[in-house]
Amino acid sequence: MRKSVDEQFEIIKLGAVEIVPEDELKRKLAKSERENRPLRIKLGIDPTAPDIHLGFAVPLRKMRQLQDLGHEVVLIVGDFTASIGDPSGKSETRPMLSAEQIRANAETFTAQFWIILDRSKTTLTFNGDWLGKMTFGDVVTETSRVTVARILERDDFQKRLAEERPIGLHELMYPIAQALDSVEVRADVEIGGTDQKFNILMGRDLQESHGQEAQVGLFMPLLPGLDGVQKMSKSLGNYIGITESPKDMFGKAMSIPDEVMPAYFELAAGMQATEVETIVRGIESGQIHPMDAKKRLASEITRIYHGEEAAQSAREEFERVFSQREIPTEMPEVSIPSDQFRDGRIWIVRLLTAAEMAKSNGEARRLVEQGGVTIDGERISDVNAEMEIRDGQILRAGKLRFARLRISG
RNA sequence: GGUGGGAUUCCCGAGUGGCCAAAGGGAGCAGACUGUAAAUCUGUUGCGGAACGCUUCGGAGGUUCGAAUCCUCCUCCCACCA
Repeated sequence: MRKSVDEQFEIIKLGAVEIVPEDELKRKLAKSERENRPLRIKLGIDPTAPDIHLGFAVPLRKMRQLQDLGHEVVLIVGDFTASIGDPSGKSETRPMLSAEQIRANAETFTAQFWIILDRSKTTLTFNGDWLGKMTFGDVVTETSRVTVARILERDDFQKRLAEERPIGLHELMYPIAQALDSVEVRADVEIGGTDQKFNILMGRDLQESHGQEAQVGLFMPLLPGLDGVQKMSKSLGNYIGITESPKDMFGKAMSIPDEVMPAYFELAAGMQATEVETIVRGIESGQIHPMDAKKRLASEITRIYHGEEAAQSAREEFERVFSQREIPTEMPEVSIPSDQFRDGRIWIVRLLTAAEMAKSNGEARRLVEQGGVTIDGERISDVNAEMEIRDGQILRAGKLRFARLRISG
């Protein structure tokens, strides 16, 4: 049975930072119920990198909630806008991606949507379909609706101006392009991270000047990246991809700083605020060990994307390798060509580069000198060591990199 | 179009003829410690089987015994004026 307007509103509001404006959303919900017409919920994503990460999963999961409430989800893959590059939070112009790159990314992307969203209730669109067909005249008409001062209000642009960094003219077009998407799909609500505020509000302006009802902006919090400081983003590489292996997902989650745990519990694990509160208090009072809390968090995240069993074994594996300092159950095998050997021995530095554990001899030397290299648990500290290797021995560099050695050729 | 400022290693940024493979910070990597791939502390971060050598400071030339540093041209960026 359909939920009441107030119930829906409360569900939608859950976890959101801001709804602009709230009463308009209520009105839209009421109208939707009256007319028995689902709201059109828009979410855009630019395929600038091949993976969807936990940060983007936040608005996606919100989309899913709306879907479950019976609303219509319109996903816009920004194949066109990706070529501009969203200036949001960027202090630099983004390199424009090639068409092939974008297409390739879009493909892996769309496949990943259905991990979270219900495919049967989703409209998938590509904004190149309309933005790419506009004539220069169309563009001039649209840009005439917006003033330069209005665009330059954006804090990213302000900051760049203040820092005397370049701003490409095309970048000023980005908010307009995104806003035109809203016009095109006649969005009732657009979901985005708080960094999308400007773009989404621009959508409201343009819709109105096109004689449409303005969309409501639904802003979700940004998930901090693995560094705990910057937002999780593809370009910063501080992310957990939703298709990563259980082991990596768990491990990466364990590597976040303690301070951002609450944010992860709420945003990445989808835990209720009150429940998070209980954990935070438990940690503060010393009743819950921070590490246990983090293991729980990592398990929960892994479970969402890989299921209970995988989460459990990822946890066991983690404890085996890091808490008990044992070797992992699985590790890559590397084959070392036998022509690398001289008199049955191989120089340790060569072994490391051959196993691709170091990019250069210098790096390999450093690893050895710093005591990070072991073979079958035995530390190798002599840079000049000539090793006699047996098939199946385990080479380890640092805490994380393991390989089983195979001699080939 | 005019005037002035700028481009340095993964990023930021110091360096204005040799003491510069280039300070400092960030980030990464390693070690110690532990509570985890948290935090903290220490070390380390161009390439080469490395005593020594080789390639790097937007690009191309040039001056000099010697250039990131000086000169010429070029490319790109910023500010102000128009």
